[in-house]
Amino acid sequence: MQSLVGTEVVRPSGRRLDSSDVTESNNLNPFRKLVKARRVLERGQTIVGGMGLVKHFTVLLEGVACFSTQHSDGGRQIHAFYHPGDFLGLHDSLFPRSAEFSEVQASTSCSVGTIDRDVLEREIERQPALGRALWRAAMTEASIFRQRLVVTRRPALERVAHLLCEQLARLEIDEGVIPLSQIDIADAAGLSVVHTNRIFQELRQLGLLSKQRAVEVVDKERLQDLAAFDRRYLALSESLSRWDLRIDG
Amino acid sequence: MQSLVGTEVVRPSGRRLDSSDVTESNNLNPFRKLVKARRVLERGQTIVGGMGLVKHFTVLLEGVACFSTQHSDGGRQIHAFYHPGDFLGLHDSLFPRSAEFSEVQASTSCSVGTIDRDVLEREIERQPALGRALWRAAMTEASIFRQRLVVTRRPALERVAHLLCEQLARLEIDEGVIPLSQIDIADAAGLSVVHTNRIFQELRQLGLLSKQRAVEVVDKERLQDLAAFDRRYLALSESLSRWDLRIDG
DNA sequence: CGTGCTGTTGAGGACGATCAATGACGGTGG
DNA sequence: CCACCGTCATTGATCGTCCTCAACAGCACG
Repeated sequence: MQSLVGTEVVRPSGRRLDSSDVTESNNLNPFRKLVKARRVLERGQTIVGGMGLVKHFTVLLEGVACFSTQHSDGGRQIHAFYHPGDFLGLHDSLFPRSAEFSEVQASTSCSVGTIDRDVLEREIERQPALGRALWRAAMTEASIFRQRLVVTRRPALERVAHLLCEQLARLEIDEGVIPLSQIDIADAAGLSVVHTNRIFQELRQLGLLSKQRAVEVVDKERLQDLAAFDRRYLALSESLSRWDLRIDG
Repeated sequence: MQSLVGTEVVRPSGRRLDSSDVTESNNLNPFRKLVKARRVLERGQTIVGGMGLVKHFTVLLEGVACFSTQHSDGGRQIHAFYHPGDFLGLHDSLFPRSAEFSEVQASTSCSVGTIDRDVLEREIERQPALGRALWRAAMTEASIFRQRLVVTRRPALERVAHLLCEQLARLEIDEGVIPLSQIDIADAAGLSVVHTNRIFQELRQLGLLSKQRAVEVVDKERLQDLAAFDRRYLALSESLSRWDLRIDG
């Protein structure tokens, strides 16, 4: 894979990895040539803040980012994680809402690219499939939201397990290190960091995670059983995308 | 308002109301002439079950319906309530996923109409604005999901208050009876019925709800304060009026 | 008048939050 | 190379919200 940026990317575990470590999603390819500016951000930095219509879209090239809103009590709620190839803040770009303070921030060091809105629109006109891909991405996001609603009712152990399964699925790996901190997992699962930690110990005791400091899945099968994970909600049928819609706003 | 069906609709409170009691949403109009069959259903009945691509869409004409999934433990999770003018199961129609068992069921007695899929698609071809309106509706649904994710982290009192605010907004009323049972509210808020009941008593004590058996809001302002409710996420007024929805055929 | 659904009340218990402190690890600067 | 520092992980103790079980009351309808 061709390196998109020259900078190293650092995992939260502290080990370094260069861009060749990151699996580039196929869906990134159609957009890559449209990417204009590139930026590198450190963990914690805001990538897309505020909301509303913007004149460009942002695509994640390397690393992991998260879509979060700040609670009034200071807590952070993570709605979804993004991986290379994902559009960042797509949902809000298409459908601005200014309820709470929401933002996309870097969970690991990441590099992002931007695509001008009008460039993208022109390209979509030439290649309707691009537009479909965008819509599909937005709806996948919605599907993830809804799934989280279901999972949130379940006890913490299954909740965390499900979250990990989702990450495995989206990273397209069968086992190995998930480049997230327990803090991120906690904020995404809606649990305190302390309790999340105890859940992790339980998962390790069950032989589903390694004893390493990093979040490392060793037994994907049993993890999925525990979480009652059904990856189908991530893969949306293309059926209805036949209603090509222009991104007009 | 012209009555669409001849049958009476019964509120859960037991009081009868005919269709003239129900405010028909404006957004129903563009689709109305496409409606073919009409059905009347009682509380608890399944309106749209299972999932996948169907050959027709269902529109709610009267009453309140809810979009729910069944939990393995028997519990029910309500994702959203539908009101007259809403498409039922739109999200799943457009993007079939077969994770858990999801369905749309009647929360009160309702009447629904159906629109043939190919009729709708033809009409959309003639009036692209209709298609945009549909997408918009699907995204509003997604926005409601996401908002619920945020609200779910808050304590039960605010959670229930927020839910009530949302219903007021969607019913487009400033106060009065919300045609839902405490059971429905509980399943939507993710709380036990018992605890929900105690929350209701608290809300009544605070003077936000009436002491009636029915769910009746008396002080919308303070309720919204308590819930930190910001209706913008519903994208109500703008959403559909922003596109020209008129059909001149 | 029963029958059924919804709402109400009480008691006990579990899950997870919070507070507080310590340990582990890598990065940084002397 | 070592000492310091920040972030993340871990542990113990306590507390509160909310769940569960169980029973009963109110209301609508047959």
